[in-house]
Amino acid sequence: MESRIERLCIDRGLKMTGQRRVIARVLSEAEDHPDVEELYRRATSLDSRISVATVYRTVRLLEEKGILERRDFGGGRARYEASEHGHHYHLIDIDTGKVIEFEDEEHERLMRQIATRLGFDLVSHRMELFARKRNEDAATVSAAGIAAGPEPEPAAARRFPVEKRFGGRGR
Amino acid sequence: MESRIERLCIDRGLKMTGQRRVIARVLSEAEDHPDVEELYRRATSLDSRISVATVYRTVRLLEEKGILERRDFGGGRARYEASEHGHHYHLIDIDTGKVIEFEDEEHERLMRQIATRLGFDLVSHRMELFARKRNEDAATVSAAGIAAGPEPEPAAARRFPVEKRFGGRGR
DNA sequence: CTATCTGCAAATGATTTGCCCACAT
DNA sequence: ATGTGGGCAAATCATTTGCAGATAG
Repeated sequence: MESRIERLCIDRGLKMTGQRRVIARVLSEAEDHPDVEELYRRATSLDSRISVATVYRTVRLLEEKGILERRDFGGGRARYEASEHGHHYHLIDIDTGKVIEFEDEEHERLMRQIATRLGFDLVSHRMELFARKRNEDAATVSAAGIAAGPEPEPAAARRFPVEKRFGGRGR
Repeated sequence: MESRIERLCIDRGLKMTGQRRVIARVLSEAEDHPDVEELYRRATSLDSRISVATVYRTVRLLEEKGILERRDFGGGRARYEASEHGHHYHLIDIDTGKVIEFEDEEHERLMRQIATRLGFDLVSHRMELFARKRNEDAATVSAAGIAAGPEPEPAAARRFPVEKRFGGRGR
């Protein structure tokens, strides 16, 4: 009943309102990297008395509290994931928008070493790989975006192949 | 008289207008990673008959042509740099917004290897280090943002220490 | 009870675009 | 000449915020 993230919120002394509880639950159950729009969709499907503004406010609050981590996978909107999924990196399939996580022990050490060499203390770092599934069958050239497998990633994915380009802030 | 980037534009058959020539020159002479606002400032100081819209259009065009590369250093606006500065990475001083470039031969190979292991072909990748200058004297705790050294990076830098937070698209 | 939250709508800021005129080729 | 580029202002989009009412502790 009490989601993992709700627990974290309570521990940090956050006032738990109905909408926060729902959002916390949605975040706790998320296995992907939803953007605000998607979080809003999932949250309202559980309790319609939630507005996007609240999702934005909550997501920001949780990020400041270190419970959530904001990601930028190039789709134009921020994506979120619970902090305690451990340190890992992301590889984004540029044809489907699907995100794959992977670890690499060597990296953090290497980056820290580089920062040190430059006279700095590493505070945080970011690394994303944009790649395309290796030619498996043969027919996948322009058909890729159409028949891609399951789509764990929400809306944003659909805009990936086409590389949306208009209004608002781009890319 | 003919800037390095103007040359590239001509080679790719782009129609060279007065404003493009100026923007190309500004880009060719840039030693930092200016955002559109800064490019606009520099361009208009050479020829006032240029609008921001044109800078945006040009910068996007050059990016599509592979002449420019767009960067995101977390300031909320895109930063640009000529492609042919060779492959390198960036370390952003989170107190001053200053950007330091560094190389790391090992990285690309390592990333490509990871992508391959996951069944993908690496198309592009991104990596940024956010760090803080290692404690030199002692007095640098909250005074940092005030007395930072030279500021090769434009406007955006000033908003870094405070971690701007309002309106528009944030962070 | 009171500080904090929420919904709603309006505001923001970066970036794009429609329209019509100017210009490079 | 003619398709392409530019200025200006309006449009977009993700995100934030002011305000008045709701609510947790």
